Amino acid sequence: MIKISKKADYAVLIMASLSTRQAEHEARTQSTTIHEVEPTSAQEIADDNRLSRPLCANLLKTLTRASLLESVRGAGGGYRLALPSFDINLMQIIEAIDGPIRLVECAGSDHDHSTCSLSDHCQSQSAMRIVHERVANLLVQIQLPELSQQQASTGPVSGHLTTLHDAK
Amino acid sequence: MIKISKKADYAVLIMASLSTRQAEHEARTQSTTIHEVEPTSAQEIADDNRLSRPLCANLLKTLTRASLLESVRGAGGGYRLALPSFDINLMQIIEAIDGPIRLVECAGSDHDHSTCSLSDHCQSQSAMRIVHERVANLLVQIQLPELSQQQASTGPVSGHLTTLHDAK
DNA sequence: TGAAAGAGGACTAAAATGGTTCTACTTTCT
DNA sequence: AGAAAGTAGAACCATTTTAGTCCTCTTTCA
Repeated sequence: MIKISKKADYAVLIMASLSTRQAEHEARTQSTTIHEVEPTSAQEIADDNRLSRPLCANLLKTLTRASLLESVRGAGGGYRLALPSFDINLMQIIEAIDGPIRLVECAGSDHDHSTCSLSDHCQSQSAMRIVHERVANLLVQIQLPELSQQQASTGPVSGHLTTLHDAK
Repeated sequence: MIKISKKADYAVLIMASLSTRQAEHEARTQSTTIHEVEPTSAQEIADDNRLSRPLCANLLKTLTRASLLESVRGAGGGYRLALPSFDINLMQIIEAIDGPIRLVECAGSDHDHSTCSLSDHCQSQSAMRIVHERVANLLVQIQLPELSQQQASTGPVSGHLTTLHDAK
């Protein structure tokens, strides 16, 4: 099965909702300095996305450790984006939650060949690596604004990549 | 984690090795009629790909049920490709083994909205569906010859594929 | 008829996933 | 200073998936 984990999916929701808040802040204050955005508490974010507080808090912590969010501790604290939303892409979010993506065992660039029983025999390895790179490339190209509500004002998501929609 | 299952990975190996055999047959006999290719037994295929026989047999059965392979029963029997290798793509192989790919819960076209607790609230849904389609599109474009040894003689992997054989 | 080979399931151990809980530790407000 | 609000971090557990095996039956060829 090729799929994105639920946690990563939730994380995308969270990031998207924070992106929206940031955009609102910008519209209100005419300022693009992200560090001035008032932080949103874990509870609020959980409510926004219909997630349980503990689960949401866990994801927020992970995203913070990955430097995608920054946190403000103490009363009145919370989270905000650590980067402009255009500098955050789907790949980063997924990797923050689930670790580096590896479409197949052998595709990792830091792969130790001795652990692969097929080693030199594995013909598909190079081909699969290309597949891996193409998927990775695709994920990097999808930035946060595309994933949030803002997409409505930013234009259609499906850009020039997908020329043919015959997939399935 | 976004990844392809080991079984699907093995299946690709198997399909690739059978594709190679078919290509060899064509070179030998100057015939492109795939149904004339002598079948390869599960044991042989397992050896070719360094897989255990039972596991390999299981995958072969699944691939046959998905109409990607055809089988010849009885003594001297085995498997061969059911289609020209250009008509088989990565998507088909993965779906044969793991079932329809669903990057996220909500992305399925046959999705019942009532089961989704987020329902109308889920903002990322449409965006995620686009992601899903892009990945699917990418997988469909990768055909069997690209995944087998033949790529060496057929040219670079990232070549002309978009123009020929619009899968399905 | 018997050996070779596929068909079809049932079954199991191990790992990943999804999620909770508990105990710190920090900051702010009063 | 002390309570409240909030993040940090890790341990923990149930369920599902994955990966792989095994057994029995049917078909075909010699």
